Amino acid sequence: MKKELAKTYDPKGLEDRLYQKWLDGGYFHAEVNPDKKPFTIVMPPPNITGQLHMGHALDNTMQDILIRWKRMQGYEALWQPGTDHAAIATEVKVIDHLRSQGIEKDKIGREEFLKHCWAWREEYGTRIIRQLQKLGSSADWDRERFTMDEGCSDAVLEVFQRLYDKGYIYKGSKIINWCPVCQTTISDAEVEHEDQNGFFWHINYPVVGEEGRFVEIATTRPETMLGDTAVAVNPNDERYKDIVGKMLILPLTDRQIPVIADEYVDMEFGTGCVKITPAHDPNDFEVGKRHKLEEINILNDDGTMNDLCGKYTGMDRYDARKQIVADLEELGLLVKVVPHTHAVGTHDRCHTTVEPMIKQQWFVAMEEMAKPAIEAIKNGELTFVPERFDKIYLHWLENIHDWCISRQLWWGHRIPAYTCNSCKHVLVSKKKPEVCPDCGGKTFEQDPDTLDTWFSSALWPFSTLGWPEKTPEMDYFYPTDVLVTGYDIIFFWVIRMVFSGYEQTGKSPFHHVLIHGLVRDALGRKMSKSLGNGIDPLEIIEEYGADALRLTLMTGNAPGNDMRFSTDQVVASRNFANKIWNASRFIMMNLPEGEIRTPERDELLPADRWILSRINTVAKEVTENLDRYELGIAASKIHDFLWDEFCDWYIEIAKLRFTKNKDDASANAALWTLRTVLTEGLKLLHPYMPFVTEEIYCTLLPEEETIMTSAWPEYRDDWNFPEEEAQIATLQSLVRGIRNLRMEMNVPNATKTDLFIAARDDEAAAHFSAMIAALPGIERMLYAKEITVRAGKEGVAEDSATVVLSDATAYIPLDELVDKVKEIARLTAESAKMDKEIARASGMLANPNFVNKAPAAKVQAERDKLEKFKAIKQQVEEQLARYK
RNA sequence: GGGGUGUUAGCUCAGCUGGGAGAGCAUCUGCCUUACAAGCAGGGGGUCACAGGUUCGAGCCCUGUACGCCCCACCA
Repeated sequence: MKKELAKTYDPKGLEDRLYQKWLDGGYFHAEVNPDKKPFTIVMPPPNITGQLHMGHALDNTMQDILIRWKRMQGYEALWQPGTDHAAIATEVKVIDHLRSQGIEKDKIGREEFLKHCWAWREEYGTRIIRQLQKLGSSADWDRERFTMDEGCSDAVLEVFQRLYDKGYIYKGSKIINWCPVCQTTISDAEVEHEDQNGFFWHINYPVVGEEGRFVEIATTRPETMLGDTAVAVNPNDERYKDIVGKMLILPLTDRQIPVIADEYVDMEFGTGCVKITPAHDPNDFEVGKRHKLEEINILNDDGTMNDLCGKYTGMDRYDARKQIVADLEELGLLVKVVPHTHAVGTHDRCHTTVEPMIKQQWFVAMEEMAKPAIEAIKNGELTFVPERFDKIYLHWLENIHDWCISRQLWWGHRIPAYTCNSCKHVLVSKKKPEVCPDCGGKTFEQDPDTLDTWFSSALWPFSTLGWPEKTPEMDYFYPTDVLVTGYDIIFFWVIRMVFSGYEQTGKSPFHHVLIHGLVRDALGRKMSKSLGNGIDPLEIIEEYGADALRLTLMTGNAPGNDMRFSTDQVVASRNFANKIWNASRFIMMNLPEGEIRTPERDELLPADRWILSRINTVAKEVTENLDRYELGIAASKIHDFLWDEFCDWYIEIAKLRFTKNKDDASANAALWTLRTVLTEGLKLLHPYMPFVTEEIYCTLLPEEETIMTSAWPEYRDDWNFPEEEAQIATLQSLVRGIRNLRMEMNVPNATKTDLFIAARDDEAAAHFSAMIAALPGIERMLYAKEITVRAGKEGVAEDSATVVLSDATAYIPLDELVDKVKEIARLTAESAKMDKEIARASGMLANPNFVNKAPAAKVQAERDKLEKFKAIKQQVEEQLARYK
């Protein structure tokens, strides 16, 4: 029974239905299969707090295209999905949520709070997955994982233990980044530097015992002076040589601090005297270590001044700053205030100014682990697409600091470190220890902190495959093939996966990293909640379909570059889907009820051979493009082929052969070719537009279950027809020429004319005759009543318009419609154009350097062109002579 | 301060290893030609930011300049 497509293309109706069909069919599922080669992508796990945004849509579309393509190529293609617990992001959301119900985190306690977090995960963890499914993502949902599920948590504990035993994880008191609002440490990667307009406050510190003598320091943060433990000058600074070693009175306190000499001080900058606050500045911390200075913490965790701050105790850091400046001014110690912009570190999540503080935290030593990750790029085991991201990656790794991994949060993997209650010995262990090896104590207190959320995502490529267990999946699917992600996440995630992969598995977790840019709004702005300029992918899908959204995201932008999103493009993509829909509908309307006979090779007419040859080439090129991750180029090639060549030319030519008679060999060949090329074209398009292609494919070939598992088109020698490609190119020139003429002369479509083709010689005449004969019904496309082909111009009507081809001139007798003056002008212009072309080509060929140095093929191509232009020129001139 | 990247048609952007400038949208003209007006046919529109250099040949490679954006960074 012949199936039919709905009359109009309506993505809304079919996408959900087809997605369910795919789920039911288990097509997304991958299994260890020794008979096939594996191809693996791990999905960057979206946060359980997340809502699908354009970034997800782009990222997942790219992965889905690669996975669908490889699956069709016969790989066992695993797209490993899952979600991320997103420690701080989720904790903040849950806190807000609870607060709206009048519940405070601290009041309910850790266990109760975690229950709420898990409830949150239950409620929202699947939301983002459902949204990814709307996009058509063919991930193996049977294998969906969560960074805090049992297996992933085990991997986290295992890695922690291993790194601790190796000495790579250590607890230490160092200066870290503290977010006073989130009340937790954050890693260097989470600090964003923002240029802020501030001031340079110049302050006089009196020299002890020298009445009236001061040292003038300049600071952007006067409030930190309460924690000063020295003032530093450069040892080579002549201005201050005599003062090094002397003591200063620290204003507003009862302390005295020394003047020290340290190379760190830049003589050119500020006054050349720097106040040193080891507890609140990373540089000062280092200086302090060198000079064994006291570290005085002056801040509480919430950013207020602590009880060492005298009258300022309890004040917010910024209020204290104002008050201190006012007090200094009153004391006459404020020299001047100079406007100054400087970079301020802020927390990337809440944009609070980060406070450097000294705290006991857990760190991962990075130096050794960075080495193989650096080497991986240099020896090509790991490559970025585009390559330029190598530099960003290397620069970060080569300047890496130890990674602060402990967070003062509750939602996350709790640090597996246990302190013996009797002897205070610290044990690191995956399970709570039972007996203290030192003192035999039996009670332990687990470290209250949790791990940076990226600690678990760093293990994602192998923890999801069952590591640390030895699973068949690990053997088969790991290392994964390609990681797809945005450039904004290289530091957070990509780097950490790579060094974790090398450290734990001895291998890079993936071979390639395909980097994409940000999706911006139509004005080029970053889409953000606060700006309210975000475009919701789900709304776009609702209105135009996921296929249209996917194609839009894949076209018109280069790898790694940001793109602007505009609905105009989506409309264009939707129109393309519609075009394919209608073309398919037309083809199906004309297909016979029964089987189509596969035509013998010699039954294929030039047009059939041409389009087969073309799709053959396109399939080859598209595959090459995909191999190089050039998804956008591949997309436009498929688009252009299907629309401009298949629809606009082949269908038009082919339909002339079966409009009257569907039973002859020519009609059969046309219909077979239509169906064949459409089928292959749908396959090429399928990774980009999975839904519309599936619907058409299964309607066209009712015995087929799905296009998803059909074979990807491969280049085949028996579909290579260069001669027919040239023939159809000639036909296209002729048709275009005639259309132009008629347009210029306002000839109505209904007016048919005779057409004389005056070939250059007998050979060319024979060639044209054969071509016309092999294009049954072509006269309709040429608006011709009758077509005459002969060598030479004998018998051609005087009042004819002409289309000049390289080895023939087509004459269209239009009688009174022909305006000779206009025709002469047109031909004169054509002649002049040819003169230019001839001059260019012959100029090149006259250049011995070109002829000798350029590749032979290029030289030959120029010669061919020159010959062609000369032929056209000659015929144009002949025609002009006839008119005159 | 260092690095990256962009400047191509009115707009948004492609242009894969250097070999006669492209797409979509917009615009203009003519078409409801029974698959498609979400369409068909045709047209106009670009000294590829600027200045040098390499090359037989440069939008593409090199150097510099201007403007824009991004990332990194311990001049307080």
